[in-house]
Amino acid sequence: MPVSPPSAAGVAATSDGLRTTLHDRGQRLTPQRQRVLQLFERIGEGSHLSAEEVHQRLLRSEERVSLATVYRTLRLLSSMGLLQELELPEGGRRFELASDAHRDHHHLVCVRCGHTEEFESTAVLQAGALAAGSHGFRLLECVLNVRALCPRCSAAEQV
Amino acid sequence: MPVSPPSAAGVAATSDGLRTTLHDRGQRLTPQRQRVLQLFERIGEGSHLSAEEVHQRLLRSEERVSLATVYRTLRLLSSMGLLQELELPEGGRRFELASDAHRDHHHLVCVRCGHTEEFESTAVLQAGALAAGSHGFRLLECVLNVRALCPRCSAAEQV
DNA sequence: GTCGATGCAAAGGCTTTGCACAGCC
DNA sequence: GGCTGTGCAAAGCCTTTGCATCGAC
Repeated sequence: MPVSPPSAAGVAATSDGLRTTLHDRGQRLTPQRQRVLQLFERIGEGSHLSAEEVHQRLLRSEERVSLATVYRTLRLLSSMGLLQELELPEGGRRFELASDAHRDHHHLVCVRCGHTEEFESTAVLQAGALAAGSHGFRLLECVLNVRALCPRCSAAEQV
Repeated sequence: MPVSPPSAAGVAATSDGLRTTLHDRGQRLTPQRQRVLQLFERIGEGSHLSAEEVHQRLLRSEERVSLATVYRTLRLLSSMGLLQELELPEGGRRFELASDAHRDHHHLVCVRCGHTEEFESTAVLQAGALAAGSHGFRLLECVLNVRALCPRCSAAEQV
């Protein structure tokens, strides 16, 4: 079974929970860290942002955070399990809100235009758990990336 | 060293096949391109190399290819379907020999030490095909990444 | 001989880091 | 008040690109 960081997301997402979680690590709750996390909460679970996009969006909402701090914060929140990094090489490193519902999500990516659909599949999770178990690994996360052509690009490819 | 199976990769992997495939695209067979592809054939299917590693290995075997050309060649061979890029964010971009046996392979990665096991699962492939079909996508490839802790690192984490 | 490919070095993204200052606890 | 975090700018990867030359066909 997956090692459930005991609903780290749900707990720490509140300012108090985040503060506590940080203090346990000898770290501090700063406005910048709150802004980054709140941005991800605001846009919802399915959205994938790059560091640059986080920076831009915070600028637009007049919550300036330097790009360096955005990078530092993304790394921090990921290491705390509040955010998770996507595994799509197309388009660079991206982050999304980690939640139990999205811990084991799957992506259907168009390799031509980059359009992404998300889906879930218990069959995949079972297969992942099985593989981990049979090698003695402790499962953390299970991500299926289906590389494909979306309907529009599929039509355009017909040569 | 393993003999290539009769597949798309297997055909083009021979010098003649590669030459023909290149000529169809108005491109040329050069010693550099042969060296890169032969390196991947030499090390076998399961091995993942970064551009820098390809460059270093070719240097060691006295088959000098400039790093820029290594990058260009990796991109070319990938676009031809002879190599494929891995999707593991840990450790940067890596390439491996593409073959039918490995087209839809899955990785079990230890997030702590980087140790990787490969496995296959028809259940995963079916789930991927199902997801692609239900969204009208044309499936290209299906890669499951299971992030986990290997037995050794799992034990070490208990501390 | 042509035109694509190579090597080199320089430029380009993206990400991290050193340092002085700010501000959380 | 001490010590962590921030902002800025500089430095560091990794990768791509411009250009003169080379060489496959």
